[in-house]
Amino acid sequence: MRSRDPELNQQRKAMILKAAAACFVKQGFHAASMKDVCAAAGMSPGTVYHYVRSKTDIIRGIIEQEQAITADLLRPLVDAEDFVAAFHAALDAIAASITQDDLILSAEISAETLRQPDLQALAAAATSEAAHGLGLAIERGQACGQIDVSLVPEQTANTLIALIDGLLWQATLFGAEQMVQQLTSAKQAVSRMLDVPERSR
Amino acid sequence: MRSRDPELNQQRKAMILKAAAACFVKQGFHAASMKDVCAAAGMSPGTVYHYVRSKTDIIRGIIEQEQAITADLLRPLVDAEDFVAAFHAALDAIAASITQDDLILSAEISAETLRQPDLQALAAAATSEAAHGLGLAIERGQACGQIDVSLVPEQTANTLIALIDGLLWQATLFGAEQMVQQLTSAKQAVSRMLDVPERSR
DNA sequence: ACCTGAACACCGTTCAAGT
DNA sequence: ACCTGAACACCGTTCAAGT
Repeated sequence: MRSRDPELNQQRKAMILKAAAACFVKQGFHAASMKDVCAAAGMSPGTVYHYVRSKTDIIRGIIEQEQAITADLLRPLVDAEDFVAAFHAALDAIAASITQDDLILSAEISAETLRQPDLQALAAAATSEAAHGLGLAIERGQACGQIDVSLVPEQTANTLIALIDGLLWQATLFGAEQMVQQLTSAKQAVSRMLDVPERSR
Repeated sequence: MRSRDPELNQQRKAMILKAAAACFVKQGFHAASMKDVCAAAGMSPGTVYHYVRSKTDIIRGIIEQEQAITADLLRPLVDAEDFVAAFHAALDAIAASITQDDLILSAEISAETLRQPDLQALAAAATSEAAHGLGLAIERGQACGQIDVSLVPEQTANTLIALIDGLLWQATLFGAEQMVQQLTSAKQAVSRMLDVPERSR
């Protein structure tokens, strides 16, 4: 496991993750065999297992990659001047950047998350962190008089995250295109949820 | 497959579904082997395959059972006098009746749904139907002057369903207990989303 | 028809052997 | 260290054989 050539190690592992992600999208996590992953990565089983502990370890690597992307999407919200507008923009950014393959892969990962306690802890921690960040942003919005002060920041953040997760699941079921249409209603919902009564006119 | 004794057939199949559900909750759909399911059902592999076409066919049976339960939960909404109050009550009912095992099982099923096109069609149809029913209920609420008329009924219904699905996923991640706490915020969100401005004050 | 359990093709992972 | 591929234990499903 310890490598003498850390660069090669990292490079090979990235190749394996990429090949595996493609296989998982095409066939699903369990239907894709390690033989398939090995073939896609152009390595023998032994070589793959030299860089990766197990099939689950591959999922762990992909989760870590996805978390970085999610963090990037949420970052602008934390120090936005106008939280609601920034949140609308984030929804648009998600809808614009997400592909059907991404949706399938992350659903596949969510499912596997349930089975591996350490993966579940990883996912729960990521969600908690996101909720905490969003909560801070909501507090700021309240301080600015933009968000209704009767809302509990962290719980409201969780509600918003639940909404996003649910929309993504619907996009997975019905296809990524329908999300664009659904977004109008979702944005309206977010505005009405958060805005102070005077502003909501 | 054709049975000479339909009653026995149905009884045995129900036994298999129940035993399988328990195994899937304990170990996950893919980690639970048919050998495990056979042992839990007290039958030999050949016998199980006499009543069930495949491992996936078991999932199909469980989905059909779950859809009946969901329909029961939504029914009161369609002809409720006060939609928002009825929706709050439905959220409470879901939170009260759901167990950690239910959550795990339905997440397990959702994941498998992605892999089998016919299962996905089944799930999509069920969601569409629920959205349609909710949409009608929202239209009625609008006609009564209880729900803001600027909301598009069916899209709003989809948004509400997305919110519920997201909350259930969070409950799966963080445990069923946290949902009770989260519910306060979720209900508040629903009220603010739907209520006409005069009422929301 | 209903049931059994051995048998088949295939899976994730390991490990002796090479370089 | 890095890589190979045969080998191991196990999987979902089938099927000849019993009743």
